[in-house]
Amino acid sequence: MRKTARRHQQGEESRLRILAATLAIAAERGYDGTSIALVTEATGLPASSVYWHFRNKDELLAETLEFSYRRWRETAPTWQDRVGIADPAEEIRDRLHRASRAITERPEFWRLGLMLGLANRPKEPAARRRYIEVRAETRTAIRDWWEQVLPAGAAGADQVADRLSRFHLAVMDGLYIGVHSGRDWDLDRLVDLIADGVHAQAVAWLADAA
Amino acid sequence: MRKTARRHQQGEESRLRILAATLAIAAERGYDGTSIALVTEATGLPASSVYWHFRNKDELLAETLEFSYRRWRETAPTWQDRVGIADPAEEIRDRLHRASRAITERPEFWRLGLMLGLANRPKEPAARRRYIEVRAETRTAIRDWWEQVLPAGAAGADQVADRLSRFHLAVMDGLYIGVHSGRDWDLDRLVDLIADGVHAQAVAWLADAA
DNA sequence: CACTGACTGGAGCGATCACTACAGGGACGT
DNA sequence: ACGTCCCTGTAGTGATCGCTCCAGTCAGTG
Repeated sequence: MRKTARRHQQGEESRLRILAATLAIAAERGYDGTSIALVTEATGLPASSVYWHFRNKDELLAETLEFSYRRWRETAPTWQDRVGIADPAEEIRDRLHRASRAITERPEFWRLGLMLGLANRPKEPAARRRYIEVRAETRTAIRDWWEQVLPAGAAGADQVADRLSRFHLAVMDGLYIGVHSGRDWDLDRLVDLIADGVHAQAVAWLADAA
Repeated sequence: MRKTARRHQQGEESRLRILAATLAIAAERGYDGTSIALVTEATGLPASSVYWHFRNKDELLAETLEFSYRRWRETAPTWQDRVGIADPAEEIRDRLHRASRAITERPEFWRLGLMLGLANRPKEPAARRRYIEVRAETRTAIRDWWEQVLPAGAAGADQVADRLSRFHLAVMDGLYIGVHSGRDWDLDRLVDLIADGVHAQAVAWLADAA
């Protein structure tokens, strides 16, 4: 395994190995807990290779975040295409079930994101900035989806959709931490409950806006 | 300000200064982001003083967590004494409102706790272990409270109370992250909604157990 | 077969990390 | 007056941090 199978011109593979290893480490230990030494140890590649592929640690972690985000999106629902469900309550339930599945099946992105988002040093790392961007991007997608789900032409629908998207994200945060802090969760029923709660909130806010 | 007002025999005050400074730093930057140098800079005390009061960094952060927990409990509801509210739904709402107030008024404990809980290195720091204990302690208190709120003698009430306490905690986690990632929150109404959701879940689980 | 350009290997840089040794300094009891 | 004990100040320790330098290796190109 040492230096036998490693041939030349396989930079792309090395790059991926580095990203995957960094993701595994950073999703466990956070930004500061991730050291280049740990990455080189996990990949077998020397530090110089890491720095050939990435400018510095900050960029490595920013790209690692993007990498995990891309992988997460493969599992997560794309908010663009709606399933043809007539009943809004049902559609919301479907969405949240898919989201909860993505969180449980590919937890690294959400986990890393939470840690990057929580830690707040004075000079902000690019990785955290990138996460905030990605999160905002996701929220926009969720908001657009909500605007489609809400009855067309309702008064103040855009503002309601905005609030709902925020709430929606917070629910997923709570869901992640809850699910990953104990087994006994009955996740599907919980998601049903939450979905109905979100739906109720949507109705209430819409009534408010009118 | 330098060495003028600092008299002798004021070890206890120094200790508190160190704890407060460490809390402020650690709640912003997490375990690894907190360095002794930052603490000495913030307090004006040398490193040797820090190490006179605390055995090492790990113990410093463990005690800082306890310190913040104690301060948090001053604001948070004590789960022991119930207000004399007859309607369970109303009582749950009251509880969650108090909890959300504690989270918004003294966010350091919850914030630090989330970071300690998320970061997961192989050799576990005492601070994280201490947090897990404190969290378990809180959950036990919440569970006991639920057992009082649930109709006495209901079948499987203890198991339902256990699940509800877990859910309850997850809600508070999501609430924290949600509240601290944006302004436009209409917190009180949100808490009402969530409380009703929790209540609905309690009823459903109780029906299940029967 | 020489050359190029993409990568690797190893050695080592200064800075910062957690932590320590030790010499005081000042409020006390005696 | 003197010693004791609590705490501070200075000046370090070795280890690890992120990062760099640069020679060496090997596939592809002409």
